[in-house]
Amino acid sequence: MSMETTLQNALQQAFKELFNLEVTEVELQPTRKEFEGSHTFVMFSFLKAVRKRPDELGQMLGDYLTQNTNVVSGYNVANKGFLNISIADKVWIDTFGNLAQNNEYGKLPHKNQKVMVEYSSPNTNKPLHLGHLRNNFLGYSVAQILEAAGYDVVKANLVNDRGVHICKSMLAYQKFGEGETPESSGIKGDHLIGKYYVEFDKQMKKQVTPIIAKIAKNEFSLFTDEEVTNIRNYQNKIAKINEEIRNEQAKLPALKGQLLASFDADFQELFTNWEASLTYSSDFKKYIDNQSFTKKQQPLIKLIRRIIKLYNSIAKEDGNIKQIANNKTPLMNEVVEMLQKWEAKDPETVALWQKMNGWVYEGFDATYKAIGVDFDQMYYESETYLLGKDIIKDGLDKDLFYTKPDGSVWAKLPKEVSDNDKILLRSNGTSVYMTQDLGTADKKYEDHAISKSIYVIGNEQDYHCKVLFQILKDLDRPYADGLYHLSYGMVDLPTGKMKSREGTVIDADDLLEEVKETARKRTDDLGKLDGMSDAEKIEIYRIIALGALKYTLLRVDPKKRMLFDKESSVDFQGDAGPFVQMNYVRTRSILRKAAEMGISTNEPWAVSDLHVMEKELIKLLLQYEAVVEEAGYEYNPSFVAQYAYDLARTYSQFFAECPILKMDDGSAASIERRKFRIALSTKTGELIKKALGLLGIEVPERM
RNA sequence: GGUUCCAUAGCUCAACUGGAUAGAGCAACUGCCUUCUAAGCAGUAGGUUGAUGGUUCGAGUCCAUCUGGAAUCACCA
Repeated sequence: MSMETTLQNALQQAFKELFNLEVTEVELQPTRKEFEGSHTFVMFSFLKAVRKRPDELGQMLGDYLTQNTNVVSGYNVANKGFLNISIADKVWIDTFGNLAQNNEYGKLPHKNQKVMVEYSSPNTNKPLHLGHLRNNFLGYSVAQILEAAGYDVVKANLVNDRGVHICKSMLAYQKFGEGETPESSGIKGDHLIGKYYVEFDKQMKKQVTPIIAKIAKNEFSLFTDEEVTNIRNYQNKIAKINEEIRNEQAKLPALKGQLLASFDADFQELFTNWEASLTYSSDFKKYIDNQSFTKKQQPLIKLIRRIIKLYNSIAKEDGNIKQIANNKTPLMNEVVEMLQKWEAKDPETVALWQKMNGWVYEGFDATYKAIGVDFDQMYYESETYLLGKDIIKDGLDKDLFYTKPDGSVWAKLPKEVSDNDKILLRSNGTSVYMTQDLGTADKKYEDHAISKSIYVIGNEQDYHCKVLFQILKDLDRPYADGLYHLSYGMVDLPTGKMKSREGTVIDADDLLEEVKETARKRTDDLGKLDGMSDAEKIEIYRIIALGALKYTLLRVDPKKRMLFDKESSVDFQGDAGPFVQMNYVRTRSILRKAAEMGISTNEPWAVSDLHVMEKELIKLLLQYEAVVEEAGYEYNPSFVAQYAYDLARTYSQFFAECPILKMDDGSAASIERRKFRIALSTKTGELIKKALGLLGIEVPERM
């Protein structure tokens, strides 16, 4: 029985014997550092029931624990309600003794449940970027954690290898590629395809300009009636916004005259530039966001913000119009044609598609290998996009779906989920993304009989997943209750959101190379790898670089959006991957040195008291399984990252304060202490390695 | 406009689900390498948890309103 359950049971017993009170749940929390003790029982909620003052109840419970258990060595009552309990050193030592011999520690009992983690799920029209890295690291880590928590895990990847976006790259390649290949160009396959995707966008922009000009002149001959109404709607919105802008701008001169002088020179310059052009200015906006202002200055700031926001809204509406115009370009027509050919299995189109996808897969495989993630099951949308049509019939039979007069099929959705029903079959009989996902969900279950299915998808698809899960639930799918959307936040850059069109995307391959280079420089500066072969060194740079990168992306709560600054985010110091790795390396170094000195590293010890840092270490070591369980339950690797860091930091303090090998002063006690500390180091190293392993981070033997 | 999420130290993030004096790292400043790896250790400084009310023994956490930010709401994928 663990210390914790011993205490909990004893406390329940105490309430029963002393007050005849049945207490169902006793929660203990770690004692804060500034107080004596390790476990704290919060008594507030029980004070009324037993009609005691905190110090009285504390004393009664404390005495009871001391007398009726053999683990408690003392207690104190603090801040009128906190009972801090101290555990005897001997108990800590014995518990660690058991732990040290348990090689299975950290592997939780088998749960006999199969769970699928779908992650990565890339498009085959451009290379992986920073956002994908967060996804991949998260998915892989969650899979490792669930496995440690006792599940059977299937790692799945659903590749989006068909559709309009793929045809864009294909068409551009066909037109401008001149037979270029990854071999002939020396460009990695996925990057080569990405190049043509960008090229398509460029060419289409050229074609769309005259169409936009026509719209501006109210020439609508190209468009259907419906499109014209939509465009008119957008134009009306823009007109309204413009009017608002005029209203707001009218207030500008007065405020400016009153307040501008109170701002610093930088601001005044930016303001003047902005006022002269009066458009959306991301520079100015960023400056304002990062600056603090006095209460007096706020009115002007608020007005500026308002105007900038309005310009931003115009840009959005403009984008909508552009979207419609895009579809009228000759290039887009060709794309649609190509997609139809592909769906009709036209040999030439399919051959091109296969060739280009092949290049992308080679590229992806290289990246996956480089970042250390893998999959047990690949799904391809080209094979799954027709799935889900059987479900339509099922839904119609169950009266969950209905058909509109034009032939389109819709799913009814409850008000809590969505105000609108969801279309599943277009009036022309083709299916949409949702239909396909429904079918794929069935397929996953048929293939693997999974009881849980985790979708690692960005939070911009919250709505999509909510609707998907609701429909599956309504359809009474047996796996419906096990569906979970692991919704993670976007990765922001200091310059704002990543946008491929503005060239602000951080490419995964490039980033990895840069981090490796940083790792190389730092490592070489420290000079600890002198005398190793180049191959050995490169391997260590790789491990450190990936450790740094994965740790920065995983230490943050997945649900939250996070900021990634290339210059400063990938830390090597402090709360960072390499710091944790370094402490593993220290434990290994201790063992190596011990062997050199001819000291056996695997012997029983006899110590009877503990140094503070020894006790802190043992406390942490005992928490590992609970952390795995919790991280698995919440699908949250950041708990593991936090734990790994705590363990490393505690070891680092222990390492600085407590001599290990130098312990020996010839006395028997010192030799026992040395054996004990070596065992502590060994176990700590083991658990650091395991914890980092759950994050997909490797450890070097030296660094 | 509707819905959902977010706001904590100069910066990046925590806070065991309502508990004690809100904690780490980075950046700044002070010490510590002739002894087990200094990518380190010890210390100083840094906070009206966006604002205002409320709920109670107790609120960063729950509720209401406001301010600011993000995502989403397609016969796109």
